[in-house]
Amino acid sequence: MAGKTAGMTSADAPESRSPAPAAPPAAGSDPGGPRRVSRLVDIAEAVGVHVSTVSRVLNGDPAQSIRPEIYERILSTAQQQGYRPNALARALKRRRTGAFAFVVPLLRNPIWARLQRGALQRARERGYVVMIMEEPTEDPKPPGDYYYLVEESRADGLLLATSLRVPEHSGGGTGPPHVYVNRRGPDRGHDVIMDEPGAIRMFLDYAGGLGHRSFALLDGPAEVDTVYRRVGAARRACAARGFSLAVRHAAPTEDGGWDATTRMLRRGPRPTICGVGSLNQLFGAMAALREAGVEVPGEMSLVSFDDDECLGYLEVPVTSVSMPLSQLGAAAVDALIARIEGAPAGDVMVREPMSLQPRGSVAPPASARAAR
Amino acid sequence: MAGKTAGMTSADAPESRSPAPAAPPAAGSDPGGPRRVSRLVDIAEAVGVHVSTVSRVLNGDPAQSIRPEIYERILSTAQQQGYRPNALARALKRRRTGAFAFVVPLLRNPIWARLQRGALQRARERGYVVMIMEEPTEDPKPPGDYYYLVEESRADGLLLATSLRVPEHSGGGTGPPHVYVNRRGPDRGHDVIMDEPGAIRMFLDYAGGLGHRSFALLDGPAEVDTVYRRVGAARRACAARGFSLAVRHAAPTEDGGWDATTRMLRRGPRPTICGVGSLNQLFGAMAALREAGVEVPGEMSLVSFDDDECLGYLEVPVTSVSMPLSQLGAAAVDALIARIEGAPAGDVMVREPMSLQPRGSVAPPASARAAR
DNA sequence: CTGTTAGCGCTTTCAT
DNA sequence: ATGAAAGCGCTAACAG
Repeated sequence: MAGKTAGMTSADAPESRSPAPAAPPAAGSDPGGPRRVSRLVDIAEAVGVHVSTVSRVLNGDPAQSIRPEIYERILSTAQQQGYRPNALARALKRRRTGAFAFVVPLLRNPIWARLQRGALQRARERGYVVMIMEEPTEDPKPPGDYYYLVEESRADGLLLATSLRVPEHSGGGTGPPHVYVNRRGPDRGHDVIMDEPGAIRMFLDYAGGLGHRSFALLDGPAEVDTVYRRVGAARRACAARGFSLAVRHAAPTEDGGWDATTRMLRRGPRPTICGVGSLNQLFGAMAALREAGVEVPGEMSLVSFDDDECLGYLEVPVTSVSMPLSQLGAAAVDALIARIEGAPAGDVMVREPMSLQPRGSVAPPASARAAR
Repeated sequence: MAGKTAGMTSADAPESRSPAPAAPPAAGSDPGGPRRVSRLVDIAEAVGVHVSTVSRVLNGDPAQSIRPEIYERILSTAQQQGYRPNALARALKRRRTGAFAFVVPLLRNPIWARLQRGALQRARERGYVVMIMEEPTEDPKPPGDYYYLVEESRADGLLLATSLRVPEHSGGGTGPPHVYVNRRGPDRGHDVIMDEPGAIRMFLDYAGGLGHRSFALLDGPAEVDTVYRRVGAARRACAARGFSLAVRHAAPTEDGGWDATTRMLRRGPRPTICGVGSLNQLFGAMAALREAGVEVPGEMSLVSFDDDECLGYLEVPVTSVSMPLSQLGAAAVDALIARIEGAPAGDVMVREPMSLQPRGSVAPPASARAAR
């Protein structure tokens, strides 16, 4: 393989950790084969009891008391031998792995990291581990394509953040325990989502209060459920308030944002404020406005529906709606565990905490300023 | 839990997927218990052969040929029953799980996503799955804290991107199969890293060619190995070329970048060009320069050592050094598999493809422009 | 209180 | 060419 070199020369790594002279004796690969880990039977043998006794003690079986002396000996022997329960054997017997798989789309958007964090943390609290599986390509596979993870006993349940609103994603039947995270799946009662309509209302109320009446919403593809809900909510809310709304769907990338914004500026009456669905699109949108000589927020206000620390450091700091992402991740884990424990299906909506972060990218529209 | 609501009202989700009327009969939770997955013995029974025969056929055992008729029957029955091998039982028997754990730090930096992607893909090609484990806190735990994943048979090996250059991370002994990714670990012969000195040289050559002689390097904490290597290489290379160099370490965040830049502007002779170690710091640095009224690139040129699509869309597009991140991830997987297969230990350096992406944030220094 | 027994689902000699 | 048997390491009745 080109570009890879085994064995660096000292010129490559001259800032070595220690003054180590030529080849130290203890260097090189593992000594004498893989040191086998201690098993239950090893402890049993050492202590002179049966393995089931050891199992009971180590699992804190509350049934009856064990002779304290034995109890102590088992515990200390286990400790001393560095005993680790074999998760495979245990899972095989118990018929549960204690693991979830979290399937996330192949996107640069930082919201996934925050979502993951919330899920990881809650799972740990509840005694599960989460293995994150990233989609191998940009275009998500249907939910059923991940059922194998449970069917092969690699996980007890699925956290799916990849479902799309397309026909190919709808088959599949009931499937193993799963919830959809930040998306609504094809089957009912498994959705854990945030209050997108609420976010839209927060945006409209804030901007409306400043005098804006002509809105744009630049967002991802309509097949993405969050986008679909934001757009639907915006359409209804704008209609109800008598605001005009232009919706533009584009790829969730810098380039997509640039393109859509450029096209928007060429057409029809220019809105006074634009909501942007993703951080990457936002960068593109700002570049397009700059290039077109449209001042932000003077001629066009901007609001991001992704919150990120970097927004506060941009030339024009960008106002955003901050969503409860880690709470969503945690709620998804809770919902999945409930499903596994046999609770009836039911959708979950995480509403709080949600807030609008005013920064510098929103100003009253020119008309409102002139009227003063 | 506040902010969470089970059972959305139709007002919450009025844009329902289908015109579905009131409660369809097939809705709700799983019907009649978890449909048990087909096992080897189910197939054996159906076909009328022994399970070992089925196992051999399904594993494509090359030993002898099986009677074609049986062979076909087994295959089709397996297919029809939707047979899935139980990964637990298989792993227990084979003494290998076919899984790796990739431990990544809790950072917003997009490089981890790209690294992951490379590793995920290569692992898949080589028949492994990768479970990503994110550190629960900002401050990484020592490598030994993750050995349990192998000791408990949850994974066959570890990809560690969390080692720091601090005494607490050095203990541990040999440990299970593992490699350090984008970091050098405390134990020799397990490092898979990129050519940071090469990146530094690329930066210095480019800037030096434009006439810069006074450099700054703004980077993360010195305990991070990549930072340590970049700084060391920069010191040596600048000394060799007679360039001046000011190094500033700061938290790898927007705020860290802002702070360090602000302090740099207050002190001593101002460098004409600054390299920045992470994207987040870069945002902070640009904000600080803007606030101080220092023009980029007029009064200060800027180069990022993180490459990201958004750099091309900033007000001043930022020149960057693009590193082979996904190649690094793939190489780490290869190295880990080699280790597991008993290959001797040895460090790996991924050198290509590496390139400098010229955008708008570098110009010749004022002195060079005046001299013309 | 603790030992015996019987597997979880699969692979893998060893016979036949 | 296929079946029998023996476990991987652990848990969970059920006996004693």
